[in-house]
Amino acid sequence: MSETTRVRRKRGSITQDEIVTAALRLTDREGESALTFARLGHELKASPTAVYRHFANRNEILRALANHLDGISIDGYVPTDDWRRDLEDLGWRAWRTAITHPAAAAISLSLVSNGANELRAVEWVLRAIHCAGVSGRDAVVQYQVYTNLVLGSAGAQAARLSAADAVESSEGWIQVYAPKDPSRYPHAEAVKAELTSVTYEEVFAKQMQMYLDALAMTSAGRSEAPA
Amino acid sequence: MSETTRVRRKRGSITQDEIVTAALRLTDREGESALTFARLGHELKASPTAVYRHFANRNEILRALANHLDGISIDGYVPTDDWRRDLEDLGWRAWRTAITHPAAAAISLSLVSNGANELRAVEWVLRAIHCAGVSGRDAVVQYQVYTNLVLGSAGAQAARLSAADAVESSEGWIQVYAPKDPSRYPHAEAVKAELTSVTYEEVFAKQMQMYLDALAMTSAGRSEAPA
DNA sequence: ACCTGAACACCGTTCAAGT
DNA sequence: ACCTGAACACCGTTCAAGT
Repeated sequence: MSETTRVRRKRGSITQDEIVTAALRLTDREGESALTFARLGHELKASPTAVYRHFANRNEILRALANHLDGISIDGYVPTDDWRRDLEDLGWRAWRTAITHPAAAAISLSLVSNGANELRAVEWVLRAIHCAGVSGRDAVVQYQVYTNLVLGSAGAQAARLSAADAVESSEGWIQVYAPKDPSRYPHAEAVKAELTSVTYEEVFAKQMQMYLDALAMTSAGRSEAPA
Repeated sequence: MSETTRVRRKRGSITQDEIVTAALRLTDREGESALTFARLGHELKASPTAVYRHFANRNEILRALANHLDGISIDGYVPTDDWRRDLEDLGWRAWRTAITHPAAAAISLSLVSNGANELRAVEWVLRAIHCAGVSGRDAVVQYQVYTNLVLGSAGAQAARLSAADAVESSEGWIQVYAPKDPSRYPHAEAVKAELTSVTYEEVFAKQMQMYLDALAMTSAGRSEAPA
């Protein structure tokens, strides 16, 4: 923490890419709440307001961050002939990105970025669905179902991890709705013991398999057999 | 807009319930960003800081709001012998609440409220899953899958509607991806025409049916036949 | 015991002024 | 053309003072 000799940054020295990279570094290190113009400016060694030359507002930064995460997810992905493997692969890529960058994913994953990487991912999902023998209107519906599933699960997991990083969980305050009467909730009670042994990753795996099974049924008889 | 004669509110005249109700009114009327202490205080005809006597912080208000929405969803629900009908019913109840109160749902639905209504909903979902012939560890996993699906879809829809209320852009359906090089995205291009004819409600319906089919398969042979 | 007003340390955003 | 500093209208939260 030495005193920094603040130099004026040359014009054109700040790019959208540099800002997004700084935003990811910031959120990875210090969580969701660290993504402010002030701290972004400090991270870039520039004035907070300089960012406004490159993004219209905070939401545009979030959308660019979403697209950046999409890029991390699909980096190195190559489509194959096996639609089932492809959809599973793409899903786990999103999951891994979400748990690697939970804070960034939590604040940006639910946004439609309209970015190039998102478009690429959309294309690949539609390709896999086409390979599964679903086309036209049904393909659009299946694309949406798949996206809901993957982004919903990965986003929820990111939110959980990000929240766990951030809060100390406020004890000492009135737990208004305590489980006062466990006998009224027999099924919840019966299953209580198993709760700790189930992981969200396992749930995601199961959810993915159920979806892929159902999709295979939808296109039953038409799906091309793997070589 | 006459000048109000501000009277000091009597002690004990503000309750958690009144605050949550005011919060819902506020977000329904003016969107997500309206949920501030200042406007909450104004809505309650009280000082903004009075709310702190009843909630530790803003997040606790959001959790109470989530529980309130849970209450709206399950109001009047009665479990039946038909697990499939029950899970479908509970899912659509959540969906309807989300589209009726999009702003409130968008900011609170992803939170675990730990409230009484949430606990009741959990119990009923577990009950239905039990009726479907799934128990123990598998029941916990299936509960999570179902919750992921319903809250993910309803929450995403709420966020879309809430954002659409706030900004002017975005037509009914999928955002137009910058079509700079359509030939590189043949599957997206091929399916473009169908986009406008598919609604998110239809996607949710499909997703629900796929899940229920898959769950029925999981418990195949063991499910009790409806009378 | 509960409600209020002033104060604090932040926010996103705007804009005239620098270089 | 791009970066900066000051200013504006807000935030959530704290706390001593009222009743």
